[in-house]
Amino acid sequence: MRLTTKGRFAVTAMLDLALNEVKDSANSRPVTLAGISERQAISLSYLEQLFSRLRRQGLVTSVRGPGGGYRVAKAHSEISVSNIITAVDELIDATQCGGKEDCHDEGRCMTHDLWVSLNNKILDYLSGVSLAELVENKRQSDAGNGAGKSAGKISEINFTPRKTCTAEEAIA
Amino acid sequence: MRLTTKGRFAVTAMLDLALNEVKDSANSRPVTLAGISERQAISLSYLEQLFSRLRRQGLVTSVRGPGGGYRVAKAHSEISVSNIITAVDELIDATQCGGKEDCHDEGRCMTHDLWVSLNNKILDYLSGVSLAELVENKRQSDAGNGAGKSAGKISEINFTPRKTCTAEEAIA
DNA sequence: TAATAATTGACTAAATTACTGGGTTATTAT
DNA sequence: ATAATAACCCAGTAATTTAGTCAATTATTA
Repeated sequence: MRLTTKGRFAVTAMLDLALNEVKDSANSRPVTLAGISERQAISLSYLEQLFSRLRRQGLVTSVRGPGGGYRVAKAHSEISVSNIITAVDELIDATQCGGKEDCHDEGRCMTHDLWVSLNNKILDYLSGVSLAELVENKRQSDAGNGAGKSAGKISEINFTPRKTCTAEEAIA
Repeated sequence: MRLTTKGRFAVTAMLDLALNEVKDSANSRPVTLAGISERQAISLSYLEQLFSRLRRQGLVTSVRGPGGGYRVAKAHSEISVSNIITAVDELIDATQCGGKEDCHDEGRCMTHDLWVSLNNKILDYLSGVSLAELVENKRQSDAGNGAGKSAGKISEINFTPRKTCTAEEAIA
Protein backbone atom coordinates (compact mmCIF):
# COMPACT_ATOMS: atom_id res chain seq x y z
CA MET A 1 0.00 0.00 0.00
CA ARG A 2 0.94 3.59 -0.28
CA LEU A 3 1.18 5.97 2.58
CA THR A 4 0.97 9.57 1.43
CA THR A 5 -0.72 12.83 2.20
CA LYS A 6 -3.62 11.72 0.07
CA GLY A 7 -4.52 8.98 2.50
CA ARG A 8 -4.01 11.37 5.36
CA PHE A 9 -6.47 13.81 3.85
CA ALA A 10 -8.98 11.00 3.56
CA VAL A 11 -8.55 9.95 7.18
CA THR A 12 -8.83 13.56 8.25
CA ALA A 13 -12.00 14.04 6.26
CA MET A 14 -13.57 10.83 7.51
CA LEU A 15 -12.81 11.75 11.08
CA ASP A 16 -14.35 15.17 10.58
CA LEU A 17 -17.39 13.52 9.05
CA ALA A 18 -17.72 11.07 11.92
CA LEU A 19 -17.43 13.84 14.49
CA ASN A 20 -19.99 16.08 12.86
CA GLU A 21 -22.70 13.73 11.73
CA VAL A 22 -23.69 12.76 15.25
CA LYS A 23 -23.89 16.16 16.86
CA ASP A 24 -27.57 15.75 17.50
CA SER A 25 -28.39 12.14 17.16
CA ALA A 26 -32.15 12.70 16.96
CA ASN A 27 -32.27 14.58 13.68
CA SER A 28 -28.75 14.28 12.44
CA ARG A 29 -28.15 15.85 9.09
CA PRO A 30 -25.65 14.73 6.52
CA VAL A 31 -22.34 16.58 6.56
CA THR A 32 -21.53 18.69 3.54
CA LEU A 33 -18.18 18.63 1.83
CA ALA A 34 -18.25 22.42 1.98
CA GLY A 35 -18.23 22.14 5.77
CA ILE A 36 -15.39 19.67 5.85
CA SER A 37 -13.51 21.82 3.38
CA GLU A 38 -13.83 24.82 5.66
CA ARG A 39 -12.97 23.06 8.90
CA GLN A 40 -10.08 21.02 7.57
CA ALA A 41 -8.72 23.41 4.96
CA ILE A 42 -8.99 20.94 2.12
CA SER A 43 -10.20 22.14 -1.24
CA LEU A 44 -13.77 21.23 -2.07
CA SER A 45 -12.97 19.69 -5.41
CA TYR A 46 -10.26 17.53 -3.95
CA LEU A 47 -12.72 16.32 -1.34
CA GLU A 48 -15.15 15.51 -4.11
CA GLN A 49 -12.58 13.26 -5.70
CA LEU A 50 -11.81 11.55 -2.42
CA PHE A 51 -15.45 11.03 -1.47
CA SER A 52 -16.27 9.72 -4.89
CA ARG A 53 -13.89 6.87 -4.12
CA LEU A 54 -15.03 6.51 -0.53
CA ARG A 55 -18.61 6.19 -1.72
CA ARG A 56 -17.78 3.64 -4.37
CA GLN A 57 -15.99 1.62 -1.72
CA GLY A 58 -19.09 1.72 0.45
CA LEU A 59 -17.57 3.70 3.29
CA VAL A 60 -19.95 6.63 3.01
CA THR A 61 -23.43 7.30 1.67
CA SER A 62 -24.57 10.47 0.01
CA VAL A 63 -27.73 12.55 0.01
CA ARG A 64 -28.22 15.05 -2.76
CA GLY A 65 -29.96 18.34 -2.75
CA PRO A 66 -30.35 20.97 -0.05
CA GLY A 67 -29.72 19.60 3.39
CA GLY A 68 -27.82 16.79 1.74
CA GLY A 69 -24.29 15.66 2.28
CA TYR A 70 -22.44 12.56 3.36
CA ARG A 71 -22.86 10.06 6.14
CA VAL A 72 -20.63 7.27 7.32
CA ALA A 73 -22.11 4.14 5.79
CA LYS A 74 -21.33 1.67 8.57
CA ALA A 75 -20.77 1.59 12.28
CA HIS A 76 -17.64 3.52 13.12
CA SER A 77 -16.19 0.43 14.68
CA GLU A 78 -16.50 -1.35 11.36
CA ILE A 79 -14.34 1.11 9.45
CA SER A 80 -10.61 0.90 9.80
CA VAL A 81 -7.89 3.32 8.85
CA SER A 82 -6.65 0.83 6.29
CA ASN A 83 -10.10 0.78 4.71
CA ILE A 84 -9.96 4.52 4.28
CA ILE A 85 -6.44 4.66 2.96
CA THR A 86 -6.80 1.83 0.50
CA ALA A 87 -10.03 3.35 -0.77
CA VAL A 88 -8.26 6.47 -2.01
CA ASP A 89 -4.65 5.31 -2.36
CA GLU A 90 -5.22 2.26 -4.42
CA LEU A 91 -2.53 -0.31 -4.13
CA ILE A 92 0.36 -0.32 -6.39
CA ASP A 93 -0.53 -2.69 -9.07
CA ALA A 94 1.61 -5.39 -9.86
CA THR A 95 3.50 -7.12 -12.15
CA GLN A 96 4.76 -7.89 -15.41
CA CYS A 97 6.36 -10.58 -13.41
CA GLY A 98 3.40 -12.04 -11.59
CA GLY A 99 2.88 -15.25 -13.45
CA LYS A 100 5.39 -14.88 -16.17
CA GLU A 101 8.33 -17.02 -16.81
CA ASP A 102 10.86 -14.23 -16.54
CA CYS A 103 10.28 -14.42 -12.84
CA HIS A 104 12.62 -17.35 -12.41
CA ASP A 105 15.25 -14.77 -11.56
CA GLU A 106 15.65 -15.41 -7.88
CA GLY A 107 16.52 -11.82 -7.05
CA ARG A 108 13.17 -10.50 -8.05
CA CYS A 109 10.99 -13.02 -6.38
CA MET A 110 12.90 -12.66 -3.17
CA THR A 111 12.00 -9.02 -2.90
CA HIS A 112 8.45 -9.55 -4.03
CA ASP A 113 7.73 -11.91 -1.22
CA LEU A 114 9.52 -9.69 1.21
CA TRP A 115 7.49 -6.67 0.38
CA VAL A 116 4.21 -8.43 0.19
CA SER A 117 4.77 -9.61 3.72
CA LEU A 118 5.74 -6.21 5.02
CA ASN A 119 2.75 -4.75 3.26
CA ASN A 120 0.39 -7.21 4.82
CA LYS A 121 1.72 -6.53 8.28
CA ILE A 122 1.29 -2.80 7.96
CA LEU A 123 -2.17 -3.39 6.62
CA ASP A 124 -2.95 -5.70 9.51
CA TYR A 125 -1.90 -3.03 11.90
CA LEU A 126 -3.91 -0.26 10.29
CA SER A 127 -6.85 -2.60 10.10
CA GLY A 128 -6.79 -2.72 13.89
CA VAL A 129 -7.41 1.00 14.21
CA SER A 130 -11.06 1.87 13.76
CA LEU A 131 -12.75 5.15 13.06
CA ALA A 132 -14.60 4.68 16.34
CA GLU A 133 -11.30 4.71 18.20
CA LEU A 134 -10.16 7.86 16.44
CA VAL A 135 -13.41 9.55 17.40
CA GLU A 136 -13.12 8.35 20.97
CA ASN A 137 -9.58 9.59 21.21
CA LYS A 138 -10.52 12.98 19.84
CA ARG A 139 -13.30 13.29 22.41
CA GLN A 140 -10.98 12.40 25.24
CA SER A 141 -8.29 14.79 24.16
CA ASP A 142 -10.92 17.50 23.90
CA ALA A 143 -12.07 16.82 27.42
CA GLY A 144 -8.53 16.82 28.76
CA ASN A 145 -7.48 20.10 27.26
CA GLY A 146 -8.23 23.63 28.22
CA ALA A 147 -10.07 25.34 25.41
CA GLY A 148 -8.00 26.68 22.58
CA LYS A 149 -4.62 26.59 24.18
CA SER A 150 -1.87 24.59 22.58
CA ALA A 151 -1.60 21.19 24.11
CA GLY A 152 2.14 21.19 24.61
CA LYS A 153 2.30 17.46 24.86
CA ILE A 154 1.34 15.39 21.92
CA SER A 155 -1.70 13.42 22.76
CA GLU A 156 -0.84 9.81 22.47
CA ILE A 157 -3.42 7.75 20.73
CA ASN A 158 -3.94 4.57 22.62
CA PHE A 159 -5.25 2.33 19.93
CA THR A 160 -4.02 -1.15 20.29
CA PRO A 161 -3.70 -3.28 17.21
CA ARG A 162 -5.50 -6.55 17.30
CA LYS A 163 -2.41 -8.37 16.33
CA THR A 164 0.99 -7.48 17.50
CA CYS A 165 3.51 -9.31 15.46
CA THR A 166 7.12 -10.21 15.60
CA ALA A 167 9.55 -9.51 12.83
CA GLU A 168 9.72 -13.19 12.02
CA GLU A 169 6.00 -13.33 11.44
CA ALA A 170 6.31 -10.29 9.26
CA ILE A 171 8.61 -12.07 6.92
CA ALA A 172 7.14 -15.50 7.10
CA MET B 1 6.76 8.62 6.64
CA ARG B 2 6.10 7.72 3.09
CA LEU B 3 5.69 4.24 1.81
CA THR B 4 6.33 4.06 -1.89
CA THR B 5 8.19 2.08 -4.47
CA LYS B 6 11.21 4.24 -3.81
CA GLY B 7 11.62 2.83 -0.33
CA ARG B 8 11.04 -0.64 -1.69
CA PHE B 9 13.80 -0.21 -4.20
CA ALA B 10 16.08 0.80 -1.37
CA VAL B 11 15.14 -2.19 0.77
CA THR B 12 15.58 -4.47 -2.21
CA ALA B 13 19.00 -3.04 -2.98
CA MET B 14 20.16 -3.22 0.64
CA LEU B 15 19.06 -6.83 0.89
CA ASP B 16 20.90 -7.67 -2.31
CA LEU B 17 23.97 -5.91 -0.93
CA ALA B 18 23.77 -7.77 2.34
CA LEU B 19 23.40 -11.11 0.60
CA ASN B 20 26.29 -10.58 -1.77
CA GLU B 21 28.93 -8.93 0.34
CA VAL B 22 29.46 -11.98 2.50
CA LYS B 23 29.70 -14.65 -0.11
CA ASP B 24 33.21 -15.49 0.90
CA SER B 25 33.81 -13.97 4.26
CA ALA B 26 37.59 -14.32 4.06
CA ASN B 27 38.24 -11.90 1.24
CA SER B 28 34.87 -10.34 0.72
CA ARG B 29 34.78 -7.70 -1.93
CA PRO B 30 32.52 -4.69 -1.99
CA VAL B 31 29.40 -5.07 -4.08
CA THR B 32 29.10 -2.91 -7.16
CA LEU B 33 25.98 -1.00 -8.05
CA ALA B 34 26.31 -2.44 -11.53
CA GLY B 35 25.85 -5.88 -10.01
CA ILE B 36 22.82 -4.86 -7.99
CA SER B 37 21.43 -3.13 -11.04
CA GLU B 38 21.69 -6.33 -13.04
CA ARG B 39 20.34 -8.67 -10.41
CA GLN B 40 17.46 -6.49 -9.27
CA ALA B 41 16.62 -4.73 -12.54
CA ILE B 42 17.03 -1.27 -11.12
CA SER B 43 18.70 1.37 -13.23
CA LEU B 44 22.27 2.15 -12.28
CA SER B 45 21.78 5.88 -12.00
CA TYR B 46 18.75 5.46 -9.82
CA LEU B 47 20.78 3.21 -7.55
CA GLU B 48 23.46 5.89 -7.41
CA GLN B 49 20.91 8.37 -6.15
CA LEU B 50 19.63 5.96 -3.54
CA PHE B 51 23.08 4.94 -2.34
CA SER B 52 24.18 8.52 -2.14
CA ARG B 53 21.52 8.96 0.51
CA LEU B 54 22.19 5.63 2.15
CA ARG B 55 25.85 6.56 2.45
CA ARG B 56 25.13 9.99 3.88
CA GLN B 57 22.89 8.34 6.43
CA GLY B 58 25.72 6.04 7.45
CA LEU B 59 24.04 2.83 6.33
CA VAL B 60 26.67 1.88 3.76
CA THR B 61 30.34 2.61 3.09
CA SER B 62 31.91 2.95 -0.31
CA VAL B 63 35.20 1.95 -1.90
CA ARG B 64 36.20 3.64 -5.12
CA GLY B 65 38.14 2.34 -8.03
CA PRO B 66 38.40 -1.11 -9.56
CA GLY B 67 37.29 -3.79 -7.18
CA GLY B 68 35.41 -1.13 -5.30
CA GLY B 69 31.75 -0.91 -4.46
CA TYR B 70 29.58 -0.71 -1.39
CA ARG B 71 29.44 -2.48 1.92
CA VAL B 72 26.88 -2.42 4.69
CA ALA B 73 28.28 -0.05 7.28
CA LYS B 74 26.97 -1.70 10.43
CA ALA B 75 26.00 -5.09 11.70
CA HIS B 76 22.96 -6.26 9.82
CA SER B 77 21.08 -6.54 13.07
CA GLU B 78 21.64 -2.83 13.64
CA ILE B 79 19.89 -1.74 10.47
CA SER B 80 16.13 -1.71 10.35
CA VAL B 81 13.75 -1.44 7.44
CA SER B 82 12.62 1.91 8.78
CA ASN B 83 16.22 3.13 8.70
CA ILE B 84 16.45 2.26 5.04
CA ILE B 85 13.13 3.73 4.06
CA THR B 86 13.54 6.98 5.93
CA ALA B 87 17.03 7.37 4.45
CA VAL B 88 15.67 7.61 0.91
CA ASP B 89 12.05 8.62 1.48
CA GLU B 90 12.57 11.57 3.68
CA LEU B 91 9.70 12.31 5.98
CA ILE B 92 6.73 14.13 4.81
CA ASP B 93 6.41 17.43 6.52
CA ALA B 94 3.39 16.65 8.58
CA THR B 95 2.64 20.29 8.86
CA GLN B 96 0.91 23.01 7.15
CA CYS B 97 0.67 23.94 10.72
CA GLY B 98 3.87 22.78 12.39
CA GLY B 99 5.19 25.85 14.09
CA LYS B 100 2.86 28.40 12.66
CA GLU B 101 0.41 30.50 14.52
CA ASP B 102 -2.49 29.64 12.29
CA CYS B 103 -2.60 26.34 14.11
CA HIS B 104 -5.09 27.57 16.67
CA ASP B 105 -7.73 26.04 14.46
CA GLU B 106 -8.63 22.94 16.41
CA GLY B 107 -9.52 20.91 13.36
CA ARG B 108 -6.04 20.93 12.01
CA CYS B 109 -4.26 20.09 15.17
CA MET B 110 -6.57 17.20 15.79
CA THR B 111 -5.58 15.50 12.59
CA HIS B 112 -2.00 16.52 12.97
CA ASP B 113 -1.68 14.67 16.26
CA LEU B 114 -3.60 11.77 14.85
CA TRP B 115 -1.24 11.34 11.99
CA VAL B 116 1.86 11.79 14.05
CA SER B 117 0.71 8.93 16.23
CA LEU B 118 -0.10 6.67 13.32
CA ASN B 119 3.23 7.50 11.82
CA ASN B 120 5.05 6.59 14.97
CA LYS B 121 3.27 3.28 15.21
CA ILE B 122 4.20 2.28 11.70
CA LEU B 123 7.72 3.41 12.28
CA ASP B 124 7.89 1.40 15.47
CA TYR B 125 6.85 -1.66 13.60
CA LEU B 126 9.30 -1.24 10.75
CA SER B 127 12.02 -0.51 13.27
CA GLY B 128 11.51 -4.01 14.59
CA VAL B 129 12.44 -5.65 11.31
CA SER B 130 16.20 -5.76 10.81
CA LEU B 131 18.25 -6.38 7.72
CA ALA B 132 19.69 -9.42 9.47
CA GLU B 133 16.22 -10.91 9.71
CA LEU B 134 15.54 -10.28 6.06
CA VAL B 135 18.79 -12.01 5.16
CA GLU B 136 18.04 -14.93 7.45
CA ASN B 137 14.57 -15.30 6.00
CA LYS B 138 15.90 -15.28 2.47
CA ARG B 139 18.42 -17.98 3.33
CA GLN B 140 15.73 -20.15 4.89
CA SER B 141 13.36 -19.75 2.01
CA ASP B 142 16.17 -20.67 -0.34
CA ALA B 143 16.90 -23.80 1.64
CA GLY B 144 13.25 -24.76 1.77
CA ASN B 145 12.53 -24.37 -1.92
CA GLY B 146 13.53 -26.38 -4.87
CA ALA B 147 15.43 -24.22 -7.33
CA GLY B 148 13.21 -21.99 -9.38
CA LYS B 149 10.05 -23.00 -7.66
CA SER B 150 8.02 -20.14 -6.34
CA ALA B 151 7.08 -19.94 -2.71
CA GLY B 152 3.48 -20.56 -3.60
CA LYS B 153 1.42 -19.48 -0.68
CA ILE B 154 2.36 -15.84 -0.81
CA SER B 155 0.69 -14.00 -3.61
CA GLU B 156 3.24 -12.49 -5.87
CA ILE B 157 2.67 -8.82 -5.97
CA ASN B 158 5.38 -7.13 -7.82
CA PHE B 159 6.84 -3.75 -8.08
CA THR B 160 8.62 -3.30 -11.32
CA PRO B 161 10.23 -0.26 -12.84
CA ARG B 162 7.85 1.83 -14.82
CA LYS B 163 10.02 1.76 -17.85
CA THR B 164 8.04 0.44 -20.73
CA CYS B 165 9.86 -2.15 -22.69
CA THR B 166 11.14 -1.60 -26.16
CA ALA B 167 9.91 -3.48 -29.17
CA GLU B 168 12.92 -5.74 -29.11
CA GLU B 169 12.38 -6.61 -25.48
CA ALA B 170 8.73 -7.28 -26.14
CA ILE B 171 9.63 -9.80 -28.79
CA ALA B 172 12.36 -11.44 -26.81
C1' DT C 1 -39.12 27.67 -9.34
C1' DA C 2 -34.89 28.71 -7.17
C1' DA C 3 -31.41 27.23 -4.24
C1' DT C 4 -28.67 23.53 -2.67
C1' DA C 5 -25.26 20.02 -2.85
C1' DA C 6 -23.78 15.83 -4.85
C1' DT C 7 -21.86 14.12 -9.23
C1' DT C 8 -19.10 14.08 -13.34
C1' DG C 9 -15.44 15.27 -16.35
C1' DA C 10 -11.83 17.79 -18.44
C1' DC C 11 -8.04 20.25 -17.53
C1' DT C 12 -3.83 22.22 -14.98
C1' DA C 13 0.37 23.46 -12.00
C1' DA C 14 3.40 21.55 -8.98
C1' DA C 15 5.81 17.87 -7.05
C1' DT C 16 7.73 13.35 -7.10
C1' DT C 17 9.41 9.19 -9.31
C1' DA C 18 12.28 6.76 -12.13
C1' DC C 19 15.47 7.21 -15.40
C1' DT C 20 19.28 9.00 -18.98
C1' DG C 21 23.52 10.91 -19.89
C1' DG C 22 27.35 13.60 -19.14
C1' DG C 23 31.29 14.33 -16.62
C1' DT C 24 34.92 13.98 -12.43
C1' DT C 25 37.55 11.75 -9.22
C1' DA C 26 39.92 7.91 -6.70
C1' DT C 27 41.85 3.52 -7.10
C1' DT C 28 43.68 -0.58 -9.12
C1' DA C 29 45.88 -3.46 -12.64
C1' DT C 30 48.72 -3.63 -16.70
C1' DA D 1 52.42 6.14 -16.87
C1' DT D 2 48.28 4.51 -18.69
C1' DA D 3 44.02 2.48 -19.03
C1' DA D 4 40.21 0.48 -16.88
C1' DT D 5 37.12 0.56 -13.11
C1' DA D 6 33.53 2.23 -10.26
C1' DA D 7 32.12 5.63 -7.03
C1' DC D 8 30.54 10.35 -7.22
C1' DC D 9 28.10 14.36 -8.87
C1' DC D 10 25.02 17.17 -11.54
C1' DA D 11 21.75 18.61 -15.06
C1' DG D 12 17.91 17.36 -17.39
C1' DT D 13 13.54 14.68 -18.64
C1' DA D 14 9.41 11.74 -19.29
C1' DA D 15 5.86 9.63 -16.70
C1' DT D 16 3.07 9.72 -12.87
C1' DT D 17 0.81 11.51 -8.87
C1' DT D 18 -0.90 15.24 -6.09
C1' DA D 19 -3.80 18.81 -5.33
C1' DG D 20 -6.47 21.86 -7.28
C1' DT D 21 -9.66 24.81 -10.60
C1' DC D 22 -13.48 25.27 -13.54
C1' DA D 23 -17.68 24.14 -15.78
C1' DA D 24 -21.68 21.52 -16.32
C1' DT D 25 -25.30 18.19 -14.78
C1' DT D 26 -28.54 15.94 -11.73
C1' DA D 27 -31.36 15.14 -7.71
C1' DT D 28 -33.61 17.13 -3.93
C1' DT D 29 -35.64 20.46 -0.95
C1' DA D 30 -37.71 24.90 0.42
